[in-house]
Amino acid sequence: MRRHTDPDVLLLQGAADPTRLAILRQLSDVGEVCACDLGHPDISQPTLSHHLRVLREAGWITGDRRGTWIWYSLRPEAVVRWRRLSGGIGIPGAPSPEPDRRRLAVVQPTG
Amino acid sequence: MRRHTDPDVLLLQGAADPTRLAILRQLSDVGEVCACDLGHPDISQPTLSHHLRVLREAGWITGDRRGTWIWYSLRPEAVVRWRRLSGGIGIPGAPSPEPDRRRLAVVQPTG
DNA sequence: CGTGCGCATCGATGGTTGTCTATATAGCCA
DNA sequence: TGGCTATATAGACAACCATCGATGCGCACG
Repeated sequence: MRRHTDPDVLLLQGAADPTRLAILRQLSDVGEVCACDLGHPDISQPTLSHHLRVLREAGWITGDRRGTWIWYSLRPEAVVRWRRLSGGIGIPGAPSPEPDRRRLAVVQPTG
Repeated sequence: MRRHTDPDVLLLQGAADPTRLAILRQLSDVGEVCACDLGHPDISQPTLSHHLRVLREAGWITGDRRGTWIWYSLRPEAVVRWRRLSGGIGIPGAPSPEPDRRRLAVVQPTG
């Protein structure tokens, strides 16, 4: 169990850090963020670069170099996997909203 | 950043391990599982107990002792937090399917 | 060219984690 | 009480991780 090659576990480990979770949330909000805007007074530049590498190797993000700066964004493939993974954990009585090939019809409560 | 008191990060760290993710998935499927049924030939009993403790301290699960055995189940508060957390990460254009108070009916595809 | 800036990489380091064996605790049964 | 089973705890150890300072690399602008 030492070598974690499971993509789901990799994804979770990528998000399981306060700095990286903040980065993911910022990317979710803005869509595309320059690495220069991800800086934080509490962490050094190499540390930020390290976290970006972890997120990249976990499949979470991609970086797009434009001249001097690098713009990071979430990978749609990772988001799809994330939705499926997160939807697979929950209370059995309350089915998860998994977007599969079936269609979902919304029914108002009876009372 | 060394002490992670953020409940979201705690939740993610709890799930970010292959053994623990398997436990969470089993609890999601079955609803309530005896610790004796969570055993796996690859891991020793103390290791399993350790993972259960991590999940408990992360808020994921609770254990209910019934005589000799202890039955574990997911905590609804953790699931609520998990849904909110996982729904907060994604592509801005594609809103997350957050389950509300309405009920969901599954409809088979027409073709 | 060279200088400056943004970002990545290297190497080191202290804290954290997953795992084990050994032992303790808790409940059942005779 | 004593033995048996299920689970937790203690202690130890190797692997891993987050962090930093120093350094390298790529790109823009003189």
